[in-house]
Amino acid sequence: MNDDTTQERILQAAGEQFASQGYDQATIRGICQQAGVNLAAVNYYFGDKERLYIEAVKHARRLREKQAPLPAWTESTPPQEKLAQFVLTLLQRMLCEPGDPWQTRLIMREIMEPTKACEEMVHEAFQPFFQILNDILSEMMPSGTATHVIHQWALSVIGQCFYYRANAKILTMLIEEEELRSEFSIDQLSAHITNVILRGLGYCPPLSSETPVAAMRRGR
Amino acid sequence: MNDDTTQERILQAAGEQFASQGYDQATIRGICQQAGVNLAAVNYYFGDKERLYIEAVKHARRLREKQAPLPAWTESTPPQEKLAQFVLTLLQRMLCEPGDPWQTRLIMREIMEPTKACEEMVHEAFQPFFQILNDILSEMMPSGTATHVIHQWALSVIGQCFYYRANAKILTMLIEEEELRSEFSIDQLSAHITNVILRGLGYCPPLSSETPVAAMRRGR
DNA sequence: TCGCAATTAAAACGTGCGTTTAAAACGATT
DNA sequence: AATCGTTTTAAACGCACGTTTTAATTGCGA
Repeated sequence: MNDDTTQERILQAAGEQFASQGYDQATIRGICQQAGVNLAAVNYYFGDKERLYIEAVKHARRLREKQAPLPAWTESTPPQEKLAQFVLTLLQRMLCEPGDPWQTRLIMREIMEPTKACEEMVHEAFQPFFQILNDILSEMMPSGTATHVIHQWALSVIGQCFYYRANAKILTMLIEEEELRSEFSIDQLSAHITNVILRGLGYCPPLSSETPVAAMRRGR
Repeated sequence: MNDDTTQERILQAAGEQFASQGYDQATIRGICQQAGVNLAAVNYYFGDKERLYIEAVKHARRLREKQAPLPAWTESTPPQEKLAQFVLTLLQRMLCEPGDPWQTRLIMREIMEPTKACEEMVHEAFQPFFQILNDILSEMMPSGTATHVIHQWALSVIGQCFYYRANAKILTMLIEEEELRSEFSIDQLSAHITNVILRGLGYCPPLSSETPVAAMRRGR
């Protein structure tokens, strides 16, 4: 609640350092220096480096969730619109625009190399989020569709979004900078990904990825 | 060429250790012990830890590429079939079946957190692979389709495959073990992903993800 | 068999880190 | 003002690691 306690300043500094340097390269000395607190404060408040890391991850996830919440839907919101907004929110959380995406960097590390901090993250955030997506998709598919098919489509949605975050650095080597800047904004990617899924499910907006979903979004 | 020199044994051990422990946690002592060579051999052959790491990454990529090559296509091979086989090969490389996937683990680390070892990997492997996929897709789309649209569809293919590797640990927390075992084999995932793209592009196999592409693959 | 270069071996060095300790400063309560 | 629990401070410890050094061993051509 209080925002300038010693604990909070350590958590903030630790998050940034762990995100940019990784668990091993980030040092307690560096974190404490950035936080402007004494070296022993970490031991005093968190016990050791590992427990500090776990708390920093939780802290990052809470922050991130507040910054890009899902919109509220009514019962009459059509599933296509929900899907489009879901994809947009997911991309916003992952690409963390605007500002420094240190929270997401930390979370990405945890996804690829899960530690003890992972379990809380999955149960508090990923599970419910995944469930919402499954519900949207099952509305759009024939009733009686097998669970694993719905799951596979859901993972197709998440996978496409995830890729742009995880491979951000590689992307700049595969695609020219100018093209990335003009054609790969969050809105454009969101429109394309939604489009792939909609067309795959038999809803058929035109092949060109931009206009239809962007228009749908404007209408919310 | 020779397979049991000191250098080769160090490279092998280094690959496994870097993959399973990460760059920092892997120790030169541990690598040399596993390789059965003296501690100073790393300095003698590779100079320092960083250069050893770079060589280990290159070594891993070369190994992996030989283990799952793309099939040879003739001019009459239909693009749908090429796409299906491309997806299958990509999944095989990423999920590294059968055997211990240490090569892929190493490469994944490098993708998410590129170091100096990355550039070689992108130019020698990712660029050409990405180009092949773009060629296949442009065959399947209206001529004159904008480059960035083709790129986006290509990334949709790669993104879906990538996800299953990068989030393997998380997946086991989102989906029950039994379902994963029976419905998420490489063949089944490959069929689903190919299906999403084919349907998205206007080729329309039925929604159920299994049969059509599996059948197509049997016919090669 | 000698000599020379390439390789392997054992031991030590220096450093940076996580952690601990013990004392000092602070703040509320009486 | 005195006391006592809480928080902050400065300094040190101990250890594991990357790297270096120096010596021993090997392999081979003359």
